[in-house]
Amino acid sequence: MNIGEAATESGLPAKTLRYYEDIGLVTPRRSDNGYRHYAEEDIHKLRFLQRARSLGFAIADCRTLLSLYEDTSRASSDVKSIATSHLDQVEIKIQELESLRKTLKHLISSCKGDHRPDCPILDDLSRSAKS
Amino acid sequence: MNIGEAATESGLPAKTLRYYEDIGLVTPRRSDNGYRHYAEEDIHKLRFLQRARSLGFAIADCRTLLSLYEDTSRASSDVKSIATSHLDQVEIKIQELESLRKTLKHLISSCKGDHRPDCPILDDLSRSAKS
DNA sequence: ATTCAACCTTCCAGTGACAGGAGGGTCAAG
DNA sequence: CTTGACCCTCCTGTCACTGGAAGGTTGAAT
Repeated sequence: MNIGEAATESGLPAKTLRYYEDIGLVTPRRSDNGYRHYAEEDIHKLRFLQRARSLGFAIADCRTLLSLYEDTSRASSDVKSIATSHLDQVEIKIQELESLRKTLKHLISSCKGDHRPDCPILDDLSRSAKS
Repeated sequence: MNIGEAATESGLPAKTLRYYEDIGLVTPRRSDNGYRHYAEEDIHKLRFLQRARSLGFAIADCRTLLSLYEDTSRASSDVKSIATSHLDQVEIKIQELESLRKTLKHLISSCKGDHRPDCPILDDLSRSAKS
């Protein structure tokens, strides 16, 4: 299977497949003409990566997850700890963004948004950093 | 005021101040010895930027906000629309992350996390992308 | 006078995870 | 034999910095 079909099958852009080869994640064989040849196992890995990436795992995590996946004697606790750590990061990010949302909402609701120059948003940006 | 003190005053690293000069955000005068000399107005701008960046505004937005701030005949609606658009992005990101959190929590809770290899997390990564 | 630390300077490389594009080779159909 | 759809490598750009090398300046202590 050439890169184009592999891209379609995995749901990843061809550029990304080349990148994954560059960093040693999925290294397909080459045909005589130099084209990448993706075997079923490669497609499987690519789908695994597509799913893991869509869950927000970093490439480094994906690499570990993939090797754990291929290691049939792994401990599920190893996988769980990576996922838990990732979940922690996601929850921290959610907290930060919700705090941000609150501040932005407050600022926006206090701004009339008309043609006049008075703007509590700019006032905040200008003043609050001083204190 | 040299770059070090300006960094302390603004709450930004000196490296960032040099970067902001590179991209034309805040361009201090130079002393005879070639050192950057930050005037009070520059410090004010840097604080403005520090605050805007901490609210998650992109540099491009910060540039616009800064010019609006300096334009005393601006319309507050211009500022409000930037902030509203940013809030929209923040809320979209929160939605995405919450959906992610739900999926991760579900996967994690279904994984025993022991020494055995059975792992619903890996099963999901391996299978769900196929469908 | 010298030395030393603490500043400051410029410039180059790296981050993460790709995306865009130039310039060129390969293949199958008409 | 040409056309168009593929494929290849290599280089640059993204975003907002961060780290580091190599070297100049300053002010104070020795």
